Amino acid sequence: MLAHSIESLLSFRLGFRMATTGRRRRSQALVRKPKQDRARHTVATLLEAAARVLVERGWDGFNTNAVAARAGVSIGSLYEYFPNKQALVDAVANEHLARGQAMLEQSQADDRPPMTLEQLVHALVQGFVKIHRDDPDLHRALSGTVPLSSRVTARARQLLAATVTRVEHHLRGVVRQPKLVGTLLVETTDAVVHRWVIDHEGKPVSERSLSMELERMLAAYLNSLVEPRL
Amino acid sequence: MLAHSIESLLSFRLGFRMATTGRRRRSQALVRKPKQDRARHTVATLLEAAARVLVERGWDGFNTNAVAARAGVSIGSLYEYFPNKQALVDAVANEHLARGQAMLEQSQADDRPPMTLEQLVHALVQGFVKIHRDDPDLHRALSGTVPLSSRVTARARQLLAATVTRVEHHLRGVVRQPKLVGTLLVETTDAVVHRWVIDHEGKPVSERSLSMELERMLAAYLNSLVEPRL
Amino acid sequence: MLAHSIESLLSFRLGFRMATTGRRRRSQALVRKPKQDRARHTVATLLEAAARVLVERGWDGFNTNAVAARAGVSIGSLYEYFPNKQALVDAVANEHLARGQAMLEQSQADDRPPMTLEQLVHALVQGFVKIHRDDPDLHRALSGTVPLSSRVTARARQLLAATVTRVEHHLRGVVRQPKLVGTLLVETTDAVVHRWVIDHEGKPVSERSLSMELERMLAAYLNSLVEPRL
Amino acid sequence: MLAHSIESLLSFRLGFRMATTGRRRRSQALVRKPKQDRARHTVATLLEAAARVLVERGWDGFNTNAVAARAGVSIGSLYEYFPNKQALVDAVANEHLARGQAMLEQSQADDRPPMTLEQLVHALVQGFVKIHRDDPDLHRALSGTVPLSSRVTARARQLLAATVTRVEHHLRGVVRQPKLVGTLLVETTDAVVHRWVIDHEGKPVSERSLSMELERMLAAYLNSLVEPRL
DNA sequence: CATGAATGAGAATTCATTCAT
DNA sequence: TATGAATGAATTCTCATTCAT
Repeated sequence: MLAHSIESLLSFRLGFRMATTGRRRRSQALVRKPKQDRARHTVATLLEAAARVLVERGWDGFNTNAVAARAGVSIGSLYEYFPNKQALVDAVANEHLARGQAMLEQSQADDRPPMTLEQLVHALVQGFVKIHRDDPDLHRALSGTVPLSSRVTARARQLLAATVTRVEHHLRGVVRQPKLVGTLLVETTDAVVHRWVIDHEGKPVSERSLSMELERMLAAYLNSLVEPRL
Repeated sequence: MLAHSIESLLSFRLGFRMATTGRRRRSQALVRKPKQDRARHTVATLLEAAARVLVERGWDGFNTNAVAARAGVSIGSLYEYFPNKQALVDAVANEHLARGQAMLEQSQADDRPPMTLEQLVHALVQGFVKIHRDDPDLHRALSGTVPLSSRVTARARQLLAATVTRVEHHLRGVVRQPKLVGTLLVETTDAVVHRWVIDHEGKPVSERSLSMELERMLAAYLNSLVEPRL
Repeated sequence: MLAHSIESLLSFRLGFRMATTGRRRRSQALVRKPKQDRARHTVATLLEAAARVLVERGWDGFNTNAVAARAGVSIGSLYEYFPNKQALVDAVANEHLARGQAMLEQSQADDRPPMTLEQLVHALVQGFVKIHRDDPDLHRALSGTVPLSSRVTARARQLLAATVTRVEHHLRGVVRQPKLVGTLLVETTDAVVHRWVIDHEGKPVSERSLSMELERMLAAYLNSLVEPRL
Repeated sequence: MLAHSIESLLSFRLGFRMATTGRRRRSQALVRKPKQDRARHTVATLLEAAARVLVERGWDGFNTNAVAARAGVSIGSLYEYFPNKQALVDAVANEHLARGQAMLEQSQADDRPPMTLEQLVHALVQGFVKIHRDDPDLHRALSGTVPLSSRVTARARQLLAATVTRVEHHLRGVVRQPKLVGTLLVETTDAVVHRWVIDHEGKPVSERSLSMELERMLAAYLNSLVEPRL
């Protein structure tokens, strides 16, 4: 209930208050694009440091000075590449999303159009499990109290939507309302997997048996749609 | 994925970084408990103001001065009844949870032991829908970027667990692994309903059709467990 | 009796309730160390301002905003170099102690091992007088109601102890219990000189005659120990 | 050196910044004089509570609300009897001083005019030891960081002065400068005893041997004055 | 006389951001 | 490009004191 709203396809939070930039803002779009190798390296170092600070000290402990210090870079340099704090977290989130997206595209490429429903469900669930297992600490931190900009949440939503489209494609001609069914499938998978991989705390059931049972549930559902009770 | 961890039975976030206590000094034991009517009124006003500030300005804009001002009460009075900012949000969350709990207990009382699986699923889904519709703005705010204390998240988890137990009870003797199945049912329901009621943003499917489809999915799943394919 | 406990060698207070740290948050490690000249200047200015505020407005009027304002520096800069208010006073006290220590070491260097008891006593008393005359207003303020950290009081105690050791060294072979006698000598000197130089208020006797009489007393005591009444 | 200025006859601090009343003041002299027994009891309870709070939580933790709570009296009642916080501490200090004064007067009454110098010194030292042993925790607290009003410090000074006068009386005709000598005797005794009884922390010598040695020192001094070296 | 709710000025501290070097 | 010193608005929280009941 009082859950963080999430869209955990990439379970990025979607439905709430968008991040306000914080104290002062002035958002000069991009501050400077790294052209030299040194600069590119600085940016990478900052992103890595930001991710680690987020994981270790949470959003509360995430401040630009801490990130710069952790990166071994001056605070001035940080602002050379990121116009403000929000841009920094957003960049971290974007990188994480990009990796998720890459995985999705990869597994999409693996799909052979003629799939059984069981295969479809299996691919869906395992795909989400894989995504959630990529740096789960960062995933947890980002899906925690961090306020993300609408750009980022939109992107997360987009990833989910793309997956729905893909599943929908497979279901067309198989079930009556492919969009509705695809949406339910994807949302359920994302949400349940997210809870198990990211928020296992106090969960009485192992992830392994849960994900198998989840596949069973989804398959049973799909089968019930194609083989109406005789 | 990058979702807020949630336990959305009451979808309170559960599995992430707990709120750090923040600034606290050698604080005055327990803070005054209201004895006079005037005091009780002050407390109620503060809680209401806190909830509204949270909804309107989000966690970022939630500061004790704003709450006191909104309540038309001096900042000193706020601290007379809440030892610190955290205690204030926690109290707001607790009230919200208490209402959720009351609803659950109510619907539990309505259960007639001999239920069909469809009836069970219907009760479950509608129960969660009802809970999520109680002050959804506040629900959304609380499940957003607000850091809640472990006391509160534990309570939310407990509500979910109680529901699992109840469902498990109905399933005993009907399915093979009632605990596993009950957990999956409850988690799925909470997560999916939460997303639809709280984070509808950009959802292509109406809540009505989604919740009906959700019931269909859960029922199909349960039926597949009791009537193995012939 | 109802005296501030002091160790007035350097009459730093020693034996009472240590300063409680106060409000501290999850504070930034060690706070920046000045590398540039500008920064070193800022620190010096702050220390000077802190000392003056302490002298003029006492501990009650000593607040970080006042110090920053007095120094003509922003409050942020103050916290750039001192993690909290306590660290600031401690630094002021430390500087004062360091000057006292330097004086002690200086006068120690002047000692010619073969000293008469009168010379020893004279050196002791005049050394303490000298120390107490270095910025007596600051000395008075610091030994007043200011709560000092244990680090500082320990250092003050250490200065006294070092002096005791030195005196003890001169007395070895001369009196029966050099440690006891040295301790009494040093404590008496520190305490009496402190009162006269720092708290002269309402004293009916001039400092000059008092310190001479003090020397006479200590010398008479020592002589009584080496020339037991025949 | 950086000692709390004290006058430890009663070692009340004397030479520093007088207490400022704190935030608001308005000092209506006496607020109300307790006429009924109930009222007298309330006052006594408050004083006792104040002393205990001071001892247990120090000046930092000493606030009027805490005292009232500790006394089981409403904050309003506290202000019925004490116009402000300062008046409360002052009253506590005064009570403590009054007990010290009573002891002094008592021991004064015991004096038999014809006393040897050793007897005089013994009476002096033991008198101060006795006084310092009366509620030493409170004594320590009061002589710590507590800012006392000038009324109180003047009274403490007065007690010392009275003792000086008394000693002076005994010395008249015996030594050349009875006032100077008496002052040195009394100040030394008060200061040294205070340090040993109140601030023993880290003292390498026992109080017993110290006070005996102190007596020896003072006696040697006096003897040197009356029996110039033959 | 007593109660205790309410007040609000004041103080400590943080941290995003700027800008002179 | 990089550095890091400086800034100050903003926020949390305390506690002496008042006053309506």
